[in-house]
Amino acid sequence: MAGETKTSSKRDELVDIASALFYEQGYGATGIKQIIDLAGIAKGTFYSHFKSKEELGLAWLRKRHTVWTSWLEAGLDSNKSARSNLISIFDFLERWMLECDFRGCAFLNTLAEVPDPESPMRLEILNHKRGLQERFQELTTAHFTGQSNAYGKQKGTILFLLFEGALIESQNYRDAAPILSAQKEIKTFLAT
Amino acid sequence: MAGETKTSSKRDELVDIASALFYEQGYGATGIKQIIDLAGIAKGTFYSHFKSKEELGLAWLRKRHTVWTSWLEAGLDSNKSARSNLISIFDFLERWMLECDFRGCAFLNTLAEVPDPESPMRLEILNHKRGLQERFQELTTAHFTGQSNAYGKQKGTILFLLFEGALIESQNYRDAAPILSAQKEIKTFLAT
Amino acid sequence: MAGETKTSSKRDELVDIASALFYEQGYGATGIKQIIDLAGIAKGTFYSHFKSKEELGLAWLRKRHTVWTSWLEAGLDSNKSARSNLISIFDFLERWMLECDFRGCAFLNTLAEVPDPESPMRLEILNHKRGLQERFQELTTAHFTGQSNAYGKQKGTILFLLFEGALIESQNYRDAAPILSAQKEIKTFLAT
Amino acid sequence: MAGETKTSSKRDELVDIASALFYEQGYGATGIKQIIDLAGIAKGTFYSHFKSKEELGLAWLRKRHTVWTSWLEAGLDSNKSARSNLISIFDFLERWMLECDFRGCAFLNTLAEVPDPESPMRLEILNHKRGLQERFQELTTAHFTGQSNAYGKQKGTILFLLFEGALIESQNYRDAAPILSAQKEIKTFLAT
DNA sequence: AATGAATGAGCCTTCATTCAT
DNA sequence: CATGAATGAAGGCTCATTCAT
Repeated sequence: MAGETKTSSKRDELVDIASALFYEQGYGATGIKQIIDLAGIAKGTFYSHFKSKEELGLAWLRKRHTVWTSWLEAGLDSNKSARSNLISIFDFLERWMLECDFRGCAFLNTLAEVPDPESPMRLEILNHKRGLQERFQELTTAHFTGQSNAYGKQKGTILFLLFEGALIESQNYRDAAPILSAQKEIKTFLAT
Repeated sequence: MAGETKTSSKRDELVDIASALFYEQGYGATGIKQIIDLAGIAKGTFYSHFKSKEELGLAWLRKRHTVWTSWLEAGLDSNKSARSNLISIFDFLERWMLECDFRGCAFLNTLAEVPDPESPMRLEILNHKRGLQERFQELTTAHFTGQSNAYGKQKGTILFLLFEGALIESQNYRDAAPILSAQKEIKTFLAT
Repeated sequence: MAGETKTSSKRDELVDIASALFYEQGYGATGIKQIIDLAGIAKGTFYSHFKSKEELGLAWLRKRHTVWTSWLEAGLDSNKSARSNLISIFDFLERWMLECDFRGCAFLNTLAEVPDPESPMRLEILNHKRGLQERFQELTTAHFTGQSNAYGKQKGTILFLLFEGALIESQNYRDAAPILSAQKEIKTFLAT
Repeated sequence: MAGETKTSSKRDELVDIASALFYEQGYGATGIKQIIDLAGIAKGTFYSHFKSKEELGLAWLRKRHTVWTSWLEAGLDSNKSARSNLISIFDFLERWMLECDFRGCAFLNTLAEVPDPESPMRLEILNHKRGLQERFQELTTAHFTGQSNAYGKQKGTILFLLFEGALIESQNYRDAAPILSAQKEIKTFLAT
């Protein structure tokens, strides 16, 4: 039918299957064979949907960005204060880390696996984290209304870095403690 | 004869060669063949020194822990204030990231590549980061002398997480900005 | 085109090549490389046909079972007496051992190489020998018509064990003498 | 000291260690490394005792021959009748197979692994089995006193082959049934 | 005697990708 | 659009043996 924009659901299915494997085992440690076996398709079929493993990796990261961001936003409430929302982000982080069994951030994990900073996957990671940092800055800027824009952005960066640190260390320690420490700190940091 | 210190046994040489490759390309992406070709030895020779690739990986992380920690300590001065030393740590971080061309932390990169949290390499990572966190806590406890021990430890954790966040995001952005932002923050955070 | 029966797929060809090597050199002593070199294919191609060496080993034993059993049956004649057929089996054994240059029984040889009794290859060996034992029992039961079923089966087992003993000792001695001794014995054993 | 014939006990120890491994895993499947690790010696030390793996294999088979034969003889009683002793051999066989967990005959297993019939190990196997066959013949000749020498030898060969068949099939089936069937048969075979 | 580093061919298996059908 | 055979380099690792110390 004309205007059929919806790509083949097989492609989507492949992204979903790969997503789970890439996340759990790592991008490099996951082979194409494992993916196609789980999908029940042939090698050639896979390569008719993706011209390379990297393209699948990109599709994974892009979808992940969308999904993860919507998870994050679902935990926020525009009717509440910026402070409250900033604190909620760490609630979300805690919930998520428990759910994902402390496998951490797909983007940060992939950052470690892809040394070439110019590679498309690295750009996707960059884009994702930039978006997150900006989201923090929006909220801190809204919180520190009396201050300059630069001030708000600096605070947003700090909360972003604290978030990133808590994220990776909870993965390392397999414990929510770093998240809780960070959250506790920002409660006083964002003085009422 | 004279001056022949013969410091580095073949084993040490292998660890050094592997260290560079593991760090630059990643642990998983580096094959034994590449290492032995660079070392100019046979496969079997390698396996007479290490019983597995993992053992080499462990030797790498252990040496890295020692070396990196001494780098860090070299930037500190016990005659100076805890505040000054805490700030210096971010100077060190900046210098190091520039030197290493923003390849980031070997331990954090390897954390991403090794999903099994019980594996020996993960324990090595855990040990390394725990040591770093405790070092931060020593300094913050010394700084916040008037406060409770728990207070000092909480602050140490926060600086540690900020450090980790700045570390990984400077790797991601290939830019020292996150480090400088974090450092700037702690200067006011550790009010004089 | 015409007459191009294309009976043997590549998989079958691989089984045939491997069969000769496994039989002549032993299963363990035969490497995949030798097989693919003879077949003129790449390593990966082999593993698209068989998921492991063991699977090839199983295909070998299964085909061998079919082929060998039909060899055996070709030497029998249902129009003749059971006694005559039982004697003929040892004629067949003699002919076969001469032809195969006294390399013996593929199943017995593989039994020695596979210590794990639960392994698929061991089960294949078990199945083959059980079939042979039952065949002996069919014939002895037919021969000893006046006797009980248990009697016939016992005699079948004895002839089977004699067959096995003659088989392996002719391999050991590289001489048909054990076969001839066994055959001579059963001629009187199966009194006319 | 003069006349010091006793070879180094280390050599004997190596033979003992290797014996267990060769028997349980097979000659080919057992590596030198496994042996020296268990013995706690270095590669070079091993090769100062044996110039090759094959020489160790020979030492194993030779010792095995001596030990096994004395086991067999221990079950016999020269004061008893030949018939009784022949029956006892199958008692011994049953006991032994149960003890060795049905790993079968070291010689027959090795026969399967060594294709070259001229090799020293094959000659050792040949020698062992020839000795066993002759022992059977001694006993049958003694039993069938009224018959010709050739008659007794033929019967001995038959019992030997039955023994061999029972031996290998009890290994295959992991069951003493073939041994018991054979024994039952010879009881009537050697009419009182 | 004893050591263990060194060899290099070999082990089985998987890799991402291509292409004729 | 789907198939799966084909590639060949690479994966980690073991083999029996030698030899300088």
